[in-house]
Order: sequence, then C-alpha cells, then structure tokens
Amino acid sequence: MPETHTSAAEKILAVLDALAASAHAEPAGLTVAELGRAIEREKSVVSRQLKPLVELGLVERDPAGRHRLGWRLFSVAAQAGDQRLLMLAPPVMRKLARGLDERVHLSVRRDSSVLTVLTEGSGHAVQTVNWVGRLSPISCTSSGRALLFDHRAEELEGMFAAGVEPGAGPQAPATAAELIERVAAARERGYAIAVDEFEDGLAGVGAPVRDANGRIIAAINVSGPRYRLHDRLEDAGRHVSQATAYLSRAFAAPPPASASTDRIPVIPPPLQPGSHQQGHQPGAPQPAPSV
Amino acid sequence: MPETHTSAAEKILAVLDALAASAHAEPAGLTVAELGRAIEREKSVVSRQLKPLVELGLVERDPAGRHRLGWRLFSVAAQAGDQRLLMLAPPVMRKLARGLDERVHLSVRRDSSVLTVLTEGSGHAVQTVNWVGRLSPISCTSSGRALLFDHRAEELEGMFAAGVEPGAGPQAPATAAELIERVAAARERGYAIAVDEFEDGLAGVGAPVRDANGRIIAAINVSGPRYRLHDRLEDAGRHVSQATAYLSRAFAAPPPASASTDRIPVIPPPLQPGSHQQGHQPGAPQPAPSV
DNA sequence: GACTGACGTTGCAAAAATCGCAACGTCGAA
DNA sequence: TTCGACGTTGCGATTTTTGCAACGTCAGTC
Repeated sequence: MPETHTSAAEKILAVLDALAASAHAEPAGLTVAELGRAIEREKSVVSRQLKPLVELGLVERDPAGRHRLGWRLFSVAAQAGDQRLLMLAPPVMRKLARGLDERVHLSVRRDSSVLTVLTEGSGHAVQTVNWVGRLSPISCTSSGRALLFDHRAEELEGMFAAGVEPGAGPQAPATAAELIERVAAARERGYAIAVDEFEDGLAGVGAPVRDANGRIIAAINVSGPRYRLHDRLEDAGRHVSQATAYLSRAFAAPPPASASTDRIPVIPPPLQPGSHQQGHQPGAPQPAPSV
Repeated sequence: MPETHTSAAEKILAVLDALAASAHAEPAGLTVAELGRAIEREKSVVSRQLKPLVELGLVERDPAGRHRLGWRLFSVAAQAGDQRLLMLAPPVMRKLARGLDERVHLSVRRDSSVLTVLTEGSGHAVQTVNWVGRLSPISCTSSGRALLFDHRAEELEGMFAAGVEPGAGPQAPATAAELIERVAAARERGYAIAVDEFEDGLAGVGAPVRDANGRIIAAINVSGPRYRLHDRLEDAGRHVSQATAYLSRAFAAPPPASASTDRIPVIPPPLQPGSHQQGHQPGAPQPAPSV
C-alpha cells in the first residue's frame, strides 16, 4: 500500500516554493487564501502553518496580509559556501527566457547525471516542463553536453562504457563515438545543441558556466518544442553563450573582499576563447559541485 | 500552563541553522551524531529528520556522511528579491570580526527598531551575545544611529516623541536633543559610537550600508565590552566604515545583468563623501527593507 | 443600510507524524 | 578480539497537524 509519508519538511518547502514563485509576480507575495490554492490545502491549514514561519522570520507578512520569503531564510543561506552563482543567475535567466520566450534551466553535474537547480518559464501554453530538482541524462541533453565540454575523448568513452542513461529520442547518441563527436562539435561551436535526443520533438541549446579557474561549474540551457526552436537554434545558442559568459565573469568577480584595502574589485574581462583551460586539468576528476 | 508548541518549522530551522553554522568549520558539515549534539536531540531523531531533508535537496550528505546545506535551499532563496547584500556581507563581516576580534552584526531597520540579521562572533570568552533575529532600540545603539544617519532633526524629534525604546545604560540619550546631536556627530565622523548606552559596559561602533541610490539599507557594527574597545574606537570605526563602503559599492554593482550586451559591469568607485544624498530625499519615509 | 461573498482565524475530534528508547549491524582503534 | 562510536530501524506513546464548521470582519452591491 502506498504509505504516503508526508514529512513536515515537504509541507514547509511547498509553502516556501510557492512564495518564491510569487516573488516576481504582480503584486508580489501571496495572501493566505492564494497560498492555499497554490499548494492545494485548506486555508485554515495554511493560516496555522504560516504562524510559526512568520514568527521564525522565514516568512514575512506585510500590512496588507501578503506573505513573502523572510530575512531568516537568507540569513541561513548566506552562511553557506559559494552559492553566489545561484544568486546571480536568476536575473540573467529571466532575461534569457523573456527574450527567447522558451524555458531556461540552470543545471549542475551530479555524478553521471544532470541536476536541474533553477528555472524560468516562458509564456507559451506548450513548453518544456519545470525540471527543477530532477535528474536528466548527461549524454543526450544540451545541458549535459555543455557540462561535458572539457572532457577528453577517453573519459567520454569510459563514461559511455560505464553506462550513462540513454535518451528516449530517436537522435540520442547510440555510440561513444557519436557522443564524442557531438561534444567536440559543441565545444567548437561554443554551445551544445540537442534535438530529438532526450525526447522526440524536444530541442535544446546549452552552454557552460565557468568559475575563475575555468572549471565548468554549471550549464544553462534553453529548451522547447522543436517546431518553435529549429529555425533559430543559432540565435538561441548565441544568446545562451552570452548569458553564460556574463555569468562566468560575474561569478569569478567578487573576491571575498578584503575590507581593509581600498582596492576596487572589478569583474574580469571575458575569457579568451581557448584560454579557459589554463591551469586546469580537463581530465581531473571533477567532484560534483555542491551548488 | 506554558503550552510548549514546538512547530515542525522550528525543528527544521534548528537543523538548517546548525548546518549553516558548520559551513565554515573544519571539517565542513556535520555528521548525524554531531548534529544531534548540536541541536540536543537523539541521533535517531536526527537521522529520521534528515532523510526527507536530503530527499528534498535542502540538505546534502557527502559520501563521508557529513551533511551540508543543499542546493534546494538556495534555489528557493535565489528566487526572492534583492538579497544580494546578505550574500555579499558574510565574508566582509568575517574579515572584520577576525581583524578586530569582536562580534560583528549586520542589521536592518524594522519600524522604530533594529533587526539583527547576520552575525560573526569573536574568539573571546566574554563577548557580545549573538543577537540575530532580535530587535534592539534604534536610538541608543551604534547600528541604530548608523541607520538614522540621513534623518533630519525634525524626524528624529518626532520619533523620540513617539517614544522610541530607551536604552538601559547610563549614557543612553535622554532627550531628543541628545539623540540629534549624537546622530549628527556620527554622520560627521562617518561612523556611530555608542558606549554604555544600550547596556552599561557595552561599547559599539557602526556604519551604514547604502544602495546604488545612496539610501541606507543596513548597518554593520562591531561591539564588545567597553574595557576592550574604548581604546580603539577610532580604529574600529575606520575598519567598519571601510567595510560598509566596500559593501555599498559591491551591492550597487551587479546590474541585474543584460545578458545580451557585452558591457562588462564594474563595481563603481567609492562614493564621494557627502555625495551619497544625490537624488535621495533624506526625509522621505523609508519603508523598512524587507531584507 | 442590509446583503453578499471572500477573507483570515479558531475549536474540536480524528488522523498522522514525531519522539524516546532499545536493539542491531558496521567500522576502526586499541 | 574487544570496545566504543556511528547510523539505522521497530515499537508504543506522545505530540502535532488536519479537515470541517463556525465566527467576526470587511468591501462591494443592490
């Protein structure tokens, strides 16, 4: 029997997620009733659930009765390591999603899969689903191949031999040679393209985000139905590359700050093409970024 | 009877807080047993509590069994408004706290009080307590007066008349005139000093952080026992001012990013003394930052 | 001005999740 | 091998959360 364990954490996260989603809406924030509809719970439940959250500062309620994420959430998040990328990415992704009007995802590598971490949707009725928190195969997605940019042929071969998850689309790479070739083409081009690979009819374009050392730490991709994207893959690729280049610079920029010097930190100039592998062993085993 | 309602949110936040605190420890992260000791719960409870948190991605567990804050927390936090300051501040505060070896707090205004949002402690056995999440009076603390830098005399007078919370120390301002004078002195000096105001024996030095428009959005202060600080108030003030000046620049810097231009955003040069009020009405009612 | 509908909150008994304790298997150090 | 600490799991007892219903409030409408 399906023991539907519903943990408290899950309930709370549902609330926080709904509030996060409402942060850019108009008007920002949710009332008790709205929140109840959003997470499909009784308003009485929401009302009671909100009380401790507000007391703890995880949620803020304005005089008009609208609820937003509270300062306490950030005071927790801020203490943790290098999560700057996740803070910098949303506005860039938003701009990209609006510009191309297709869903944008930010993903990181997780072992031999791709974990989607942030998203921004489009206005279409038909669009890629929100993939946040889910894993995708690394060999047949644009994000995946963007994350594989720096991998040598032998590594890709080994990975393929170890059995990466295959795609369900007709164009998914069937052999290690195909994967190697497509990764090489993507690196050459500056962005990865995957059409009818993960799923028939789905098209995507992705590019990698690099840290100050040139290591790939994440990928951003745009995806949507093939019939809308296939005529503008190049255009989308250019935009995605610009976005990731911007993020790579911005992420590398703020040195943890020496408060006592007057040096003004500056976001460094764009990486030279081909120069990003300096001081970086593409073959070195890359621990999955914990981001 | 004291109905000790212990909400799920509270339990979860305790876990996340402990993990946040461990983020900069050596080694980073906590095992189940360590976490149990930190939050004073049975390890069996912790073990079970952790399971859904890990599944949801709020917590990550590395192969060695150490737990850290997970990507999901940031993917929620990142969606919300302008929280960049809270992400930028911790390293600066850490540096400040280490350098002066006294506790550092970052606070924002909350109506007629000061809400402390982040902190970084010192190595001393005797030090200011961690004040995060608590309110302090605005008229008799260094953070409070830093937040009042831009207020005109009439406003301060009105505020005083409306009855701001008084300090418990012998030197707390007893009249509106005293408050006005001390705020003016602080603005002149560049940082606020409060000794024996909030509490007898407690000394603090604070300065304001400004956004791109010069509006005060937060304050950073250093505080500790008077006997350790009274000989170096000036030095501490200089350090705090430098830190807030840096943060003001850094906070103003990253324009939400136009991904499609090649303009490289640069952190702007330091504000000219006295120039920060351009285009800013000091008298305009300032909504409490929701940060 | 009464009426209507939506909002947010609260009592209450039922349902569900968590807790503390004890026990188990595992691992590394002595 | 023994020992201690770790992380996990079963179990009944305890605590918390849930759904429903009712209440007071408020704004807009007739």
